[in-house]
This record gives sequence, C-alpha cells and structure tokens, in this order.
Amino acid sequence: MEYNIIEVDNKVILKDMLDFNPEHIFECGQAFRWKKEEDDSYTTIAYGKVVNVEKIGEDIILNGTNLEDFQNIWFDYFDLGRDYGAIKAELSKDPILEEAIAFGDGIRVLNQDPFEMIISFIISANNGIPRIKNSIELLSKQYGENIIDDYYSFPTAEVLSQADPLDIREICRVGFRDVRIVQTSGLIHNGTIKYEDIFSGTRDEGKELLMTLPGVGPKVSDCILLFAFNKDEAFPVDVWVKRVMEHFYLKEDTNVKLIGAHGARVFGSLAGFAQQYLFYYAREQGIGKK
DNA sequence: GTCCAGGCTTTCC
DNA sequence: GGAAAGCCTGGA
Repeated sequence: MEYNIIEVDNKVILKDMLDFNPEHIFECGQAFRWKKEEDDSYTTIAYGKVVNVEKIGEDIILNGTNLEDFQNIWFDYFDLGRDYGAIKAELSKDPILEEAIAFGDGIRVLNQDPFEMIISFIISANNGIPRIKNSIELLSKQYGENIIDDYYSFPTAEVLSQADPLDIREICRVGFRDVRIVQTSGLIHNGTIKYEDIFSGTRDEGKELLMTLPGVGPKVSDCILLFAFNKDEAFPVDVWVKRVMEHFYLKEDTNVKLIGAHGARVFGSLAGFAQQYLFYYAREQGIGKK
C-alpha cells in the first residue's frame, strides 16, 4: 500500500490517502447511514461499530476506532485493497467518464452488509433519498440494538421477519414496501436465499437469486450485488443513470433494459464503478433533468 | 415469452 | 401538484 497507517488515541490515521473523499463516498447514494457533522466529518454505525471519518489535508482520520477494527472491518468496508487510480485511468479513456471522474474523483465503492443493503434498497423503490434515510433510521431505532448514545444497529433478518407489517409501515414510514420487507427478511432468515451462493456465483446468478425476493427487481438487485456482494460489473440503472446515459451516449429516449446492455458493453467489468461516477455526476449537476 | 400501463405510500421541492 | 436509486400485476 502506498499510504501509511498510524494508530493513536482511539484513532486510525491514513497518511497521504489517495482516492478517498468522504463527501464523494457518502453522498453518491450507495450508503444511507452516514451523517454529516457540523465540522464536515461523517459518522456512521456499521457492523455494530460507530466510526467518524474526516479528511484533513491529504490524510484520512478514522475517529473512535483502533487498528484491530481497522484490519477486521474498515479496511474491507472502505475497499482499501483496490487500486482506484488504475480503475479511473481505464475508465477515463471514455471522455464522458473522464469528466464524471474529475467531478467525483474521491469515490470508492463500499463493501456493506448484505442484509442491510437488501432491505435498504427495497425501501429505495419509487422513493427519495431523505425519506429512505429516515425510514432506515426509524427501522434501526425500532428493531435494532442500541449501541451507544443515539446509535442503533441495523435490525437482523430474524427480528424483521417477525415484525408486524402494519407496525413497520406506520412507525417507519415505509408505505407499500412493508410486506416486502417482512417477507424478504423471512426468506433470508430461513435460508431460502444464502449469501454464500451469491458471493460465489456470477452477477447473473446472483441477480436471479435476489430477484426471487419480494421487492427486489432488476435495479435493486444490481445495487445489492454491487454494494454488498462485490460484483463490480453490476450496473444499476435508475432514473439518474438513465438520464445521463441517454443525454451523453444514446441521444434518445430509450428504456432501462437497453441502457443496462449499453453499460455492460461500454464499461464491461468496471461497469459498477462507472455507474457510481455517473450517478454522482448526474445527480449533483442535474443532468438530463426536465 | 416480452412489453407496457397503472397503481402503490409518503415526503420534499 | 409532480417527482422520487422501482416493483408487481394484469393484459396485449
């Protein structure tokens, strides 16, 4: 690794850390539980741990953690074993991606908990980011475990599988997604869908398995595969990616299936990274919005 | 088998 | 009042 790690006072410092911008990583829509603090640092709870991240100059400070948790949890969570310089160099051969990457050059694709991703993206269907975040917090507060202060872990599949859909709907404001959440939690908890089968299989195999879950369709399954199962070629096509792809590449109104095929053809095994740069660029700039 | 319209909760702009 | 990181159902 080309950066140095220092552990001091309940902190882990990554010196001269390239390709790591907290704002880009946490505002590009892949994670819903990072909260921006007044000092522009970000705090989350993941894997039962609370951690705060701030960028000072070229250094990244992980507050409230230690070297052991860094090695066991955060190294993989932040995808630190991957060379984003090489990915960006390859994708930048495409002039449109070059522009999107210049805009969100500090993006990394996180490796998050499978169950949390499954439920979070079921909630994301026909929904907006502020409300998605709110529902996830309410779900955690109601069905998760209090870790410290006002931080609650994401609930387990077992607990959600036994929840009353009407309670989830009314307390957590998830609307029509209530039954989907409970039923999918049950199918995860009873082992109908096993994570190991998705980890070991291809993107297409994982997609087929995930789409048997209520509330998981083509777009949501690609998000889950990319953000939890390390499938780099997954290319979620949402309204923003549809807009930016039609605006820059296809030059006409199309459909999500065509755009997915185009993304796979142009970006190949790096489609998931391309999607994140494009999504962040399109949403922040309002590209293609009517 | 594929394609598409309509419906779905609630919040935010 | 329309849009929002879509999915599900039913009909052509």
